[in-house]
Amino acid sequence: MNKVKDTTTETDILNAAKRIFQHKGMAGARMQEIADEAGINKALLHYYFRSKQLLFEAVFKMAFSMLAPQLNEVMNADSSLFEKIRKFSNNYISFVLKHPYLPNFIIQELNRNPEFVEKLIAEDHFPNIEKFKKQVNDKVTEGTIKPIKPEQLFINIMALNIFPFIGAPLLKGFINIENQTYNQLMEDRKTEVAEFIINAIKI
Amino acid sequence: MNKVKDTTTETDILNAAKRIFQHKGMAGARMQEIADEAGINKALLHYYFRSKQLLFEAVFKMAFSMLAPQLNEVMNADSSLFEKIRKFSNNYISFVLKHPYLPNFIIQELNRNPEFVEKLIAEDHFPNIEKFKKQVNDKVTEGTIKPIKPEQLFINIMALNIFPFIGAPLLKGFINIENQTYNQLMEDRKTEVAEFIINAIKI
DNA sequence: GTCTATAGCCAGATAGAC
DNA sequence: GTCTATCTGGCTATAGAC
Repeated sequence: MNKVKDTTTETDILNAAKRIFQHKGMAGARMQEIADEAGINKALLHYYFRSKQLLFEAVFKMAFSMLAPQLNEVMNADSSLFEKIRKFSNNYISFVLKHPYLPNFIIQELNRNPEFVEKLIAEDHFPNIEKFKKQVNDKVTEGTIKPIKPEQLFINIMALNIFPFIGAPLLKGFINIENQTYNQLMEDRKTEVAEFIINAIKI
Repeated sequence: MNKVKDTTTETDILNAAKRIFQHKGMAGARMQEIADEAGINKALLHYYFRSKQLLFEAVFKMAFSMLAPQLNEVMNADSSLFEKIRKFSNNYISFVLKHPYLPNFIIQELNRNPEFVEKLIAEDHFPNIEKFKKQVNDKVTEGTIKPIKPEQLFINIMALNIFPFIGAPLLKGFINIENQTYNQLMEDRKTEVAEFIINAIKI
């Protein structure tokens, strides 16, 4: 019972900042807007986080730490290669349907500040895909799947799962459909993406 | 011989603005930086384009018009479905290897200003994928490829070709490789992406 | 911890000379 | 068309009262 209030304002700020930063990016976001969203004033933002830069970094780390462990868990599980692909696609798409702006935010800010990647790699739970790579190489050697570099397969899995959300506005334009129909396509992808990948590599 | 000089300054500005906007985005770019890059001063930027917003829109349209026609040509060609997939992947990746920041720029700004999509659709050479959709549906009906919605196949093609460039910083971190090695992977994808897709759908 | 008020800077835009 | 100088507004950050 010793932390009923405590850091509730800090949490409010972080959540508000997350919403604003995800929509506008670091450069486009305004401290005033974040303050309004959090129901406080600008001065308090600086009281808690000192500067826009530091607030941004806190938000970015929080966002990244929501996504990275999932990847890590699935990739390092003991399950078979096909199960991993199925599980990752299903988990990831389900998660992103609830947080549609997260992937774009992360990718975007990593493109603007490539040095962030170094910092992330140094962190504890940064995803490691060695186990996955070994599994793919083993199956190729066995002749159980078609020859493919593990790196390429990994890129393909990420691309098929992540891009439909990042590229949503463009894709909706090309396909010429509304939000609801598009969401249904994403819903379907929870299972279809994995089957597409598995069809591509199975003998 | 009647336009030796003419609009050369305008072109210089557009090219400079393209470089800066692509790296920093609309919100992060500075008119001063664009002026420096173009070798002129701020006032001249406003003389030619009136405002940052108008300059940005000019750059955006230019960027989009470099990519869209390619998509259109390939998708509406008379070639077979598999040929289309091969040709698009090869063309697109070759092109983007020369302009690595273009896709990210477009996707990013469309996410920030979704209303841009409406404007683009109204333009002359906005890509149309009806022919592609019909081709896919026909082949599914014939039983020549596995059942798949044309929209899903289209999304997959786009994802596998575009995402590796947009997500490059993140992917490099995950895979733990340097730029040169990554570029080699992209080089290989010129042919491998299409084969991956074709393997996924062929009977 | 939370607020109001304001300092101080920087960026977009314009005026006006050449 | 191109420049220098300047206006004006908006934004981050801080001072200081409560």
